[in-house]
Amino acid sequence: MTRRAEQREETRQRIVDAAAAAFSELGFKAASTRDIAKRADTNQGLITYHFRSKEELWRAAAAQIFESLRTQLEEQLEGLADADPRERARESIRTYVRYAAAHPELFQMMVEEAKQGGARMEWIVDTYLRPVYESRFFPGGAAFGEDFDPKLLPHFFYTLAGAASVIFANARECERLTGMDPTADEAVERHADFVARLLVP
Amino acid sequence: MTRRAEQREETRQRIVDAAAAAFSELGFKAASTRDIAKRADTNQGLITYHFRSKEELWRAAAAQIFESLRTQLEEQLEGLADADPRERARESIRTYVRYAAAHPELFQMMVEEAKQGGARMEWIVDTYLRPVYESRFFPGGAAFGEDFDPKLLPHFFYTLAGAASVIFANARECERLTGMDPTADEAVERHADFVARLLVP
DNA sequence: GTCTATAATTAGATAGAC
DNA sequence: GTCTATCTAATTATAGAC
Repeated sequence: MTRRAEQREETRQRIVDAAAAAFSELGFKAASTRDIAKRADTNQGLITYHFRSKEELWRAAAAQIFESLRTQLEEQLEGLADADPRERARESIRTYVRYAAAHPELFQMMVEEAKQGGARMEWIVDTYLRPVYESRFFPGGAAFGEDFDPKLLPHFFYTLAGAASVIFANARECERLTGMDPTADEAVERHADFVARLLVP
Repeated sequence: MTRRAEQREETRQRIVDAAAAAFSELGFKAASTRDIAKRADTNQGLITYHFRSKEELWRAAAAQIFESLRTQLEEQLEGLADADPRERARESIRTYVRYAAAHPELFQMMVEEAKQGGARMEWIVDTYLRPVYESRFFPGGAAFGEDFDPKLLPHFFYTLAGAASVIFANARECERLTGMDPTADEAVERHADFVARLLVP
């Protein structure tokens, strides 16, 4: 790769990182390309050069966020050769909680787009969420055994998502409300264990 | 109350309702006073007349949303003369889930403000959230008995909030992802029972 | 009280210099 | 590739007619 091409990718990546932070924190409309450029330490013109529109920049940012989840889930599968399916489900949940703690942007962006509905939400669901929901990454029924009512699958999915994520997505609120910083290492582990034992008793 | 004063309150209320919907759906910045006026079937000038600024309108909207939670919780307490504390905790959770289904705005607004931090989030926490967190409305330790580790209280609180709310806050996403509409009556009851049994086994 | 008109800012997208 | 300048549209807040 030439020096110029390197520089290109480096700058592009800085912009995507800034955009992911801004979009998940403020939402699509409230986040401005000027602010994103500032966070990325460049100017607004460069954004339109690398991405043609705010919409396309958003897709690049969302893609980066959701790809990091996919990577995480794939790594997790390799490490899980455990015998007991219930203990495997618990460990799977713990890993997901740790991920939610390290990347609250995913949940924040999902809530942001889900409450508004529309094309961006549908794109995320069809492109990234459904593959996760329908794959063995999601420890759905496995945690409950064979007599698990399939009607409960959506409830289990969203209960897990909410239980794992909200305390980290709302970390500053949690700290002010309870005096406890949920992003501290011990707190993350405590939450991971709490949720895992709750969902797979 | 004079006719004019009635009209005043009626209009004011229409604006607050529209604002609550817009702010929880779009967030403070992305929601525009023009759009809110349109939803309330009036004009932007009237908003500045009844409320001095967008900020003050937001506070009125947030107050309405959180007051409805307080009302709900107080009504709930009266109906709960149950003997078994664990069954009382379960019923308390079921009621909260039904509330979250009927009023997803509360959770949506809380996530919106929590992720940004700042004065609005702190105002909500200090004014509305802390009283709930520290009162007997929140079935914290009661559900677990006397040997419940107080360190787990924040984890229980946010696990409950997330488990109860996310499926409804993200209802449109849920419907597209799973094919199931979580706002249907049977789905709400199923979720209420699922979460109640999970958190208080 | 209600509404229209407008001033001052800020937004996304574009054009062109370097 | 990067950056500055600018166009058009939309924003909040204000002033004033009725």
